[in-house]
Amino acid sequence: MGGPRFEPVRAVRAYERVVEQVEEAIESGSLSPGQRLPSERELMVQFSVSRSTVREALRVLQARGLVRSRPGDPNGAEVLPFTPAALHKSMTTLARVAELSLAELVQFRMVLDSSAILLATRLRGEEQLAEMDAAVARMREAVEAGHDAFGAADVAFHDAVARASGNKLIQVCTDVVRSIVLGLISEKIAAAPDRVALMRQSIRHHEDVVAAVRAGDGPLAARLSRKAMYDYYAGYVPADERSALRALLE
Amino acid sequence: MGGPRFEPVRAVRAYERVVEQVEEAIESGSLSPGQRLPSERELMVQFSVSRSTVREALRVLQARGLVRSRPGDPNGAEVLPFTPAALHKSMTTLARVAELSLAELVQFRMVLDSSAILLATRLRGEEQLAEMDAAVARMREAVEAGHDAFGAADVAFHDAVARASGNKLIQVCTDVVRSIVLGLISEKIAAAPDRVALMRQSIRHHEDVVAAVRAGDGPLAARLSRKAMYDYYAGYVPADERSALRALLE
DNA sequence: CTAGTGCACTGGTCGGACCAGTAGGCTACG
DNA sequence: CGTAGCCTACTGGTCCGACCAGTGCACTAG
Repeated sequence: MGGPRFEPVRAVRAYERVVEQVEEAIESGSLSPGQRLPSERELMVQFSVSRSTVREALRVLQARGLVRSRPGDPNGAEVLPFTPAALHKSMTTLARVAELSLAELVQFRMVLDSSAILLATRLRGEEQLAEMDAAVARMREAVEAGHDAFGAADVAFHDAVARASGNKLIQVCTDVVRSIVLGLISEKIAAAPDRVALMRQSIRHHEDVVAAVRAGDGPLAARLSRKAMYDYYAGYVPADERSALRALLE
Repeated sequence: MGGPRFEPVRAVRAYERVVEQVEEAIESGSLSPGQRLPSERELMVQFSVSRSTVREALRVLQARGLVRSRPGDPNGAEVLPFTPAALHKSMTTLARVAELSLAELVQFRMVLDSSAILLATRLRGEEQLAEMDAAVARMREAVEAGHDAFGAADVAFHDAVARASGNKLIQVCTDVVRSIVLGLISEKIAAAPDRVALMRQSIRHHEDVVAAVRAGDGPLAARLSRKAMYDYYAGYVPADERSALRALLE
């Protein structure tokens, strides 16, 4: 051991301490979503820093998705309910900077989605099953209604599954990664010449998954969901990267 | 359809446009990690905004982990290589604000880690296997050396597996969630009365996993890894939440 | 009682100022 | 000639004061 280990005194900037205090108040629950922060001029008195410092702190908090400020609002900044927006932003950055391939993203979805299905099978209640049925029904109707409606119904299905998994982290990550994937290829999906056939195939797959969930066969449902996602997305993944996806199909 | 659909003109703040431009330059690669941004005073000329605006933009970019500025640096802010720091931050916030339970976090790790093992089994090369062996060897040595060394070796093992999966997203998420979990319970682990027994059991489990990977049995390796994580962490999860973890054990 | 106006606030932006810190050139000393 | 140390010209961090365009509310005039 030997004497006390001194830490390098990191010069902590004023705005960081403001951020920390407000963050702490929000995360500990002393400030709930919907409540208002004092105005910037009030905050600069309370923290005894200048308005520039307060504003820089608010910018950081805003970038983290914790508060939002609106010009002209007679109240101060609003404390926001948690949204995965910040998570989404940093994952999108990751996708661009780390050059995540579409294959990696789809593979990740296959993993999360099939796990969610597996968990949902164990916890399934009538309500969740009904939601999945309803989403599949809307997918059927949407084959004619156009691609947007179909996509929305599909999202609703997977969202219902993710919620039914009982794991909020799976739910959020599923949501974030899905929207990144769709942001990359939604226009290609809409323009696919065989999109009607793909939609019908996708509906059958979803029906099979729901049937397996209803029957209580989790591993089967998980396998079917991976297959469904592979069949739906593999066409947009470069051929030489598809083997990584097939690795998850057994 | 009808006429052109007008979008509400969202009042875009000046600092946001600065953020967008710099972000674009970084993500598109025109600015590489290690390069320097112009100084704040130079930026305020180039963007023709005030220094406050430039600084607020830099705060946002810094919060997103894209740049870092240091007082006194004769150069401007430094463009950083991507780190999951921002992802980590927003996921930690998620964990606190959305009240993620330890069970959910561990469950997520079980899902990701076992999937990584499954993928690593398909792609395994001698180099990856050697890394895993080395990590297990270090775990063996660390039983005496204390908990810190053991934890580090354990992290190295799972990191090697995640890298071997060939999926950077799995790698990053594994890393982030693991550090959140450890942040929650690392002191409890260090204080566990039966920690030596737990370490020895964990080593056996890891050896079994590596053996299964070497044998090419991905599903077995995945199942073993879920079991290993369950046995290691279940003791810290409230009893009434453990069933959610057992759902992944078959 | 209501419609309209004005006021007192808000956040967004600007400009200027000072400070402590850094790096690199310059000077003076060995 | 080489080097140690100072000096200066920058940097980012912070503060101050000011102005603007919005917003909501109270008050007023009809």
